[in-house]
Amino acid sequence: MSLDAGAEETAYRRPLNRDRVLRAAVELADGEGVGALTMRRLAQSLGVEAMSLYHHVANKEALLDGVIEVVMDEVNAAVANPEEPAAPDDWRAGMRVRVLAARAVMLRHRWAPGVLETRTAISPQVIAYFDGSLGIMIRGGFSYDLAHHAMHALGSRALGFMQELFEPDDPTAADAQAEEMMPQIVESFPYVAGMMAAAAHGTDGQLGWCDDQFEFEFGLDVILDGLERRRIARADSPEAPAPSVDDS
Amino acid sequence: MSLDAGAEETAYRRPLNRDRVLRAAVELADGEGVGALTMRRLAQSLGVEAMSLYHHVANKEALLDGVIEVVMDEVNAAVANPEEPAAPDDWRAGMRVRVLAARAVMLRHRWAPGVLETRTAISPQVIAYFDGSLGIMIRGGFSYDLAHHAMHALGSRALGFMQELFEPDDPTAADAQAEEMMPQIVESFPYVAGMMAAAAHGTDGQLGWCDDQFEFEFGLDVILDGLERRRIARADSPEAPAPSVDDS
DNA sequence: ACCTGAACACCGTTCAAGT
DNA sequence: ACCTGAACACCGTTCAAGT
Repeated sequence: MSLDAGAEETAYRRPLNRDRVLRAAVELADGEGVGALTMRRLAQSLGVEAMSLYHHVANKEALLDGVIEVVMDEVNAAVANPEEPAAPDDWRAGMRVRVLAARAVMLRHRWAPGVLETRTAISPQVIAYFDGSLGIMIRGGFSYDLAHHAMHALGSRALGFMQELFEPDDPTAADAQAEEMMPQIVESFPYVAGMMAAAAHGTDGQLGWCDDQFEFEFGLDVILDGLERRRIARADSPEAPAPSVDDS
Repeated sequence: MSLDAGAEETAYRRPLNRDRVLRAAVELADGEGVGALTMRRLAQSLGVEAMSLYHHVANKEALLDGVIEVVMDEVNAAVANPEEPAAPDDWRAGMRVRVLAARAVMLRHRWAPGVLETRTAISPQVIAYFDGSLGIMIRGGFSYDLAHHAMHALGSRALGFMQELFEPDDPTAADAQAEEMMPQIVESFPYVAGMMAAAAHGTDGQLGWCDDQFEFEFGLDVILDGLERRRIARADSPEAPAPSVDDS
């Protein structure tokens, strides 16, 4: 009602900056999904016009680069102090806790992997993360060449996620679809039918039997084992410590 | 000029159907990228109005489901007759040729993996592909349980692709970016710097040293090896043939 | 320096209307 | 049964204008 009323909406408001924009963007994506992360809706959540955002990020792509920066900062903080640190020469245990710590962050921002995979430029935060992973392997007796291949072999798993094919957004709808397809599966796809029958023991018999965390760790261990065999086979790092091949 | 002139544009034109729509969509994505695959532009390429498409596909999502069907038909045709068939009990060789055949198709449709990963429902074509993969493993001595885990461990690699983090659309721009970051990398990220230095031998010293095909096969073999060890370790399939552990 | 309103060139999609 | 035109509710972004 007074002159101050209008001022409260502008002068009293904290000024916008890149950091506030990015934090609001992460919050919006966490709360309402990446689909809701539009310039207009983000501006709205900040009580500002869409065009104001362009003073702090160059465009939508730069905004997405920025939210990945925020998430990767979180990942790097999480892996800096693992709950159970591994022995310095036990590269497998070191990689395992590192990857699973990164995974925990990604599970808090389930939209992040999808955005990360659309990034076209590599950020310092991601390089920092990779540097830590490489360090674990090099100190564990890898050649730089093998460590390089190892990072490719791990792929996005190195960052704690795996793009699952056909991740149903509605599990019950997916179950219904599986139910509907069952006759065709039994008739035409014997191995899939057999696998589903075998997997149904102890579960409710529906398709949604996969334990994502178990499958992630299984795949991770398969790769780490395969890499360990190659590390030993090559032995192109003379000062490498004696390998400890006990499965954890 | 005559009455027939107008007729040529409508009556003489082959009628639209789902198949023609999907084929045109694949062609458009191949030629101009998925970004160009909009209802309006697809209609234009068919000489028709955008709204006409809705008589043959329910909506954009159904269109994307459809183009994946087309691509997966191609994959299934490619893996049906591999160039060098493996011995029936050599599951590793069988999976290897299968995956690499699928990969050849994906390389012809580089946009397909990205679309595939956004699908929410699983199609019969994909089930058919997985059934073939499972068959190779089951006949090779896998339990259904292990075969299930194996498919998860392979992930999208089972279909011949791997979502690389930071796939530069413009390699020379990526090199320029790497060049620019080099001082910071050398100062702050010793292992990345070491890896780049080691990798620069024999190459032009730029970042773009990765041989995608080599890295794909390396990662694939790492996983297949790790799976073979688990197949032997479990040995929960009594009639399993004697394992052949020679590295190919 | 920072923010705004109107406008532009795109999307996917609905609806009533044509043949 | 199949196709169309106009319209609606969204996008990201440009530009000239405000303070």
